[in-house]
Amino acid sequence: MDQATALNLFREHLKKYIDFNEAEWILFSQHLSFSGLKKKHYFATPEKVCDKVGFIVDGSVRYFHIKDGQDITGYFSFENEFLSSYKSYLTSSPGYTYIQALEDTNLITFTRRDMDEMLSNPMLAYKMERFGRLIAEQYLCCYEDRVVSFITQTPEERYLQLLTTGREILRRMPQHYIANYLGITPVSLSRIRRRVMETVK
Amino acid sequence: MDQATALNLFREHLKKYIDFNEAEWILFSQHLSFSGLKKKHYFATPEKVCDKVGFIVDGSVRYFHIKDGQDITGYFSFENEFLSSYKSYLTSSPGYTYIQALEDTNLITFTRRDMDEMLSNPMLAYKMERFGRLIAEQYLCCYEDRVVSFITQTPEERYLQLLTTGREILRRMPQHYIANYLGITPVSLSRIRRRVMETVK
DNA sequence: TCAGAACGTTAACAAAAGATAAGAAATAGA
DNA sequence: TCTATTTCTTATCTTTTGTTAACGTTCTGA
Repeated sequence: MDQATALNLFREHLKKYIDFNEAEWILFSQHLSFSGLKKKHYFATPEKVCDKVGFIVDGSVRYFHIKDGQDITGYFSFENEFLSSYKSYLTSSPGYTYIQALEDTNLITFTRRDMDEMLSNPMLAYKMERFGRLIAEQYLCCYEDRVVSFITQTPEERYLQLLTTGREILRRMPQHYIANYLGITPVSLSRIRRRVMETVK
Repeated sequence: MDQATALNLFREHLKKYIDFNEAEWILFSQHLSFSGLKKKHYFATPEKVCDKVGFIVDGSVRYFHIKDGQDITGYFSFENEFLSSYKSYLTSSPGYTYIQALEDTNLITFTRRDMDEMLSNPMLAYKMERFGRLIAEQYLCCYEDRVVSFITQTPEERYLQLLTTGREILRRMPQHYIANYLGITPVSLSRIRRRVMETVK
């Protein structure tokens, strides 16, 4: 995957949100970087502020936290999705999230500084505000669903829902990561799976 | 509380996000409505699309869901906070959230249609995009914290954290609502409280 | 003011989840 | 290919939560 291809993929994806004209795209793309992240390397760690947002051209990452020495997976991102320790990025304060490549991953990134510059540039400001709004709103919807599921559903129900809506996660992620994502331990998920299997029989 | 006072409070609050000049404020405020919501009345119900966003000038509301005939509280909003069944508003699709006034509440509201008109009005578009972005980003941060707490903390730990960060909720909300908010049953919260009390002794 | 509703605690029991450990199977990497 | 690691399951035991019901208290609305 070369940089030009990656940029084209990114530009294509952005059409869902924003329609840049040529002049705008040139300005915008000057602030973009193309970078690779080797498997098991980190996009963000809690020690420092996450000062950038990435777009996954190719590959996948997981978000996790460390609690009492234990690694707890909270989320995943795949191709054609953005990634960031979002709160850390927005507030410019250290987060509590590790973001790690699960395979060799190619990214388009821009820093908070880039974004601030674009937001201050009259040629881009309007579209970047809109871009930021639409991205934030989209993630807000995901988060809303997730919070509601923790409040109204049992772990088993969350797993059953994942079976219908989470194909990508189920297909590509090891089960103990999925367990954490559902808010339970791997052992517990294994039991739930057996219960579900026996019910289906 | 009269309309002029409410509008001034709202304008004051908005300064945290946006600085409107006089002309802009006149245009913007034309799209605002002032309304009262009597205790126990609904701001939103799942049967229909939530087509508006409100700002609480005075009062409080709770968000809840109904599952198997049971009412499960998911969130609260107080004075100087926005309220909406956000995903329903953003996607113009029916939600699964009831929003109910816990006391007589005064609101400033604007509809999705109002917002769309403002976003299409060149005189306001830029500031409204920015406004929408900043609001969405702020709520995103809250949601991120909430999701992380469900994944990394036990119910007891979530309660202990609420003791330090959730004064307003603890002071004003009945305990069975708080229990749902923490993802557990009222009976379980009562037990946790006893455990915590005995540990402190 | 007064009856009914809402609220918080407790008890008893069932169901589920956490912790730990062991073992089998799959996978990765040298 | 072969070994070490990761992954998943299962078992056992402990802890926690859910469920239901009862009881006293506090609120609330007519």
